[in-house]
Amino acid sequence: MKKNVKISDNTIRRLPKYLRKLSNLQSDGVQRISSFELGNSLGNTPSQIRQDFSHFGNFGQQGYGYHVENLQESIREILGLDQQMSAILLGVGNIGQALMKNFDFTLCGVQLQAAFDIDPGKIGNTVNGLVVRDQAELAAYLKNAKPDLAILCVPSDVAVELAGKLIALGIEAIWNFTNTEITAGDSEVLVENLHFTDSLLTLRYYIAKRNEDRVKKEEKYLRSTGSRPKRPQLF
Amino acid sequence: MKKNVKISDNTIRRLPKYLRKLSNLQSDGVQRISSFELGNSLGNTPSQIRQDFSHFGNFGQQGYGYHVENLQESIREILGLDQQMSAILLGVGNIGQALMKNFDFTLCGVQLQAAFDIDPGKIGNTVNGLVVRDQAELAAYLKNAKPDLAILCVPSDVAVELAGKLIALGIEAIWNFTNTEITAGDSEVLVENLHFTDSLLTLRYYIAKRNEDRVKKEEKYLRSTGSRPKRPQLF
DNA sequence: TAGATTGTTAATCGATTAACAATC
DNA sequence: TAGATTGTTAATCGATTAACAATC
Repeated sequence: MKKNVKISDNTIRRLPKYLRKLSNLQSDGVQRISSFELGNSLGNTPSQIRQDFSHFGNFGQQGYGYHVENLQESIREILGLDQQMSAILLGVGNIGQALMKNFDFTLCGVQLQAAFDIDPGKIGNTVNGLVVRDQAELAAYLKNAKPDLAILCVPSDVAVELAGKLIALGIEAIWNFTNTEITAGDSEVLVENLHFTDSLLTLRYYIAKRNEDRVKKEEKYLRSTGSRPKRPQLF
Repeated sequence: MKKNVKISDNTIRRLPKYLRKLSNLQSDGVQRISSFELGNSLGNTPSQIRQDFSHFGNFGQQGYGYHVENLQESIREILGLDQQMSAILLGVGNIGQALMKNFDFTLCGVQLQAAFDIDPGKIGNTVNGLVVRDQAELAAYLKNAKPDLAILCVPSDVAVELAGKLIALGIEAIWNFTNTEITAGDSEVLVENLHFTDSLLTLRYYIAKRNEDRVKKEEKYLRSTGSRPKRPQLF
């Protein structure tokens, strides 16, 4: 185990992926796995996997590999999943409701404490067992409860303002679903942005690029043979 | 402009962020910006920004910087936003509905063509102007329409199976919202996974780590001075 | 014991940053 | 013209991969 070496964000972001895979393996009754097999099934090199783990401890055994259940438990510990965290949700629109109704907070060790909105038509409604509160009560609420994180699901145009208010009220971590970049400035507040748009635009780029490459390839073929290549007829 | 150099995924994933910022700048009436200013406001170095752009062309002007509107237009072109793409959505649950009702597909140059579900209670319903179709008609539908991408919003346990079916039916790009990893195998199919869980677990890790660091810091302080440090009273 | 596979150190590769000539 | 800032090349830094001794 390496000490005093900064662990890269890349490594941290691979941990949930490992955990997901290990959980599936365990469900399938697999008891042991080597870094070679794990890497193979996830598209990582065995070296990378062993490097990643080595930052946190010695979880494997020479000649054997890793015990799936134990390794899973270790990663859960690294991610802090042995501790429960609490959260509040701001903005009970579609995405907010989708999270409240569908997202498995328990799986992530998070307890959703409260949800807020400013729409009188929503305030007082119950969504998945949680009564929607008036956002005007936010400051009063935070005087008593100290949630570990705030989930931001409000419309983009009010996101920055509300984030600032939340930080001023003592919130120290924000999970941001709005299409607006939230930054912590020079504070210790942690922000995780989940930009749907960025994700889709990235995918679009690669689609457009693949299509271009195909056209180029076809043109090249056409120039050299004088006929178009046959395409498999899938549709 | 560099030619024949593979452009890294890191660079591609920064482009939407740049675009977002430029769009905001334009709204604010800003006409020109230097790589220095742009980097400053986004947390990137000027070098990185110039490097990123240099893969695609010469968008700036010495002594001036970048024309906000032109640069925005150039990035939109790089991302292929000048072409329209079409999509279908699978699974009209909460997250599916949230996307249909709230997500700005137009902004991303995507037209949502159709939505499918298997629930008879949902089939035939209209969501944001789109009639929910029976998933049983999927194959027939894809015989005529050839959407550029499929948006996967079905429950985790059927995600892999449906993804396989979509690929068999000729779908070549998948935007995956399920908590299950979708892989393209060795096909040319492009998959963009948007794992809410991974994002939250990453945030959780950093929260837990910060809390730990604070405890350590406080203990160190306690050992050296014999008294606890004063904490700002925010709540 | 022999084979397998770890954890770690060293080598390589790639991405970021720095520097600077070109030029608006 | 002088100052500013690009685009690009070179230097640095960090992350990934390879190699291998340790050991189960």
